[in-house]
Amino acid sequence: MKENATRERIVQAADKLFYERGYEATSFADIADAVTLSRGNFYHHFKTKDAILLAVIALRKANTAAMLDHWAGAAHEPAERIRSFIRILIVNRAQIRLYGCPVGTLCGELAKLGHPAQAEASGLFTLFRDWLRREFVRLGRESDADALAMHVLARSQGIATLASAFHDDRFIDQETAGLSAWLDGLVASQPSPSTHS
Amino acid sequence: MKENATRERIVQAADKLFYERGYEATSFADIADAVTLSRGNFYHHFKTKDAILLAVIALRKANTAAMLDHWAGAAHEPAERIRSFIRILIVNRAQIRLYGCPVGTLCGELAKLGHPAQAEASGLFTLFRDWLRREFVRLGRESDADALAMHVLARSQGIATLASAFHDDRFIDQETAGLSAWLDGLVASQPSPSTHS
DNA sequence: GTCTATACCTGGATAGAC
DNA sequence: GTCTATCCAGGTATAGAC
Repeated sequence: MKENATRERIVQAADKLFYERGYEATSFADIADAVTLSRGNFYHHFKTKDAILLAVIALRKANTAAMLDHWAGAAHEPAERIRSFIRILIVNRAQIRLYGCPVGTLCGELAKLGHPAQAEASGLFTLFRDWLRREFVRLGRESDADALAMHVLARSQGIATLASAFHDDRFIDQETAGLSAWLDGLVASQPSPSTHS
Repeated sequence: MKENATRERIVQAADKLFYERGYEATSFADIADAVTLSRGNFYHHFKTKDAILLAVIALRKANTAAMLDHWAGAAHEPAERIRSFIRILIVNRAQIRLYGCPVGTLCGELAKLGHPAQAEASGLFTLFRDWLRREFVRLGRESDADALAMHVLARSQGIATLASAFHDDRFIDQETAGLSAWLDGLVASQPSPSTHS
């Protein structure tokens, strides 16, 4: 049990550091320091750095799935659920301003490294994509639900990238408002959205 | 003169490597190998890695300015010029699919590293932003020209990020079409666009 | 202006005592 | 399960011969 607790502390510290500094720029020593653990002991829990990365991605997937479930529980209407997604940009604006989107920046870094965990990381996007697609289907957009989901994902990624590049979080409010308005227009144009879950 | 030629070859090789592998992941040895130069000789041209980064950013700025001038020369109508910007996503789709946008990914990496050249790098975005803003002003959108410029930039960044994460360039065609349609709608809603340059 | 050689450091990873 | 000590590869940077 104690073993699991230490392992979890390592993964959480790595999650934070990978987000704030990037995967490659984070050393074993950095993570070990963050959880006040010796470098040697570290290898008792994780053999390689790649193993830590996979554990971090798994943690993020679990957290993401829980968040999506929470949103679905908090709102029944598909448009309101999609708005929950858009709102994460605002809720996390302080972090995004500094480090961008955790998913987008990780995927970008792994792509350049040619890292084998690329597919695992983009699976994080897939969680959001599939969830959004389902809500667009419920909105009555069966035919283009996936394209709409990707559109929302892309817009949010662009917002995060520019907010970080310009260190400007007022821009986040501006653009999320535009994205919300786009969604309103979409809903208004739908004659009779299906409301069954 | 020979000195300048070697220097330029170094900067061009670094430009390519920083894009494809990232700044931190690219070593002096990588760049030296690419231009078949000894490591020692390398320092005759650049004292530090940061100096190379600044030279690469300066090169990109010059190339960007030349490209923007070219677009302005090739089309007079503001909407057509803005479409030239949107088209780079399609023209460079093979690269974007693999490595994302050179500007967005560099800014993202430098932000996480807390690198002093962050402002220099985001200046690349500013070149596009100011150029687009001017074209939106010419379209008659003085009041929100900057917001529109940032909107176009954000959309294109999102497209690049997701195309890279999913290694999907069909998505680029899909989303750029949507962005072009948005621009068409904007132009159509303008009663009398100013056409003086 | 170009090379070789090398100093110095950091980071990933292992061995083995406690 | 935790620690210290250590190895080795690779990266930045310098010195100095040619």
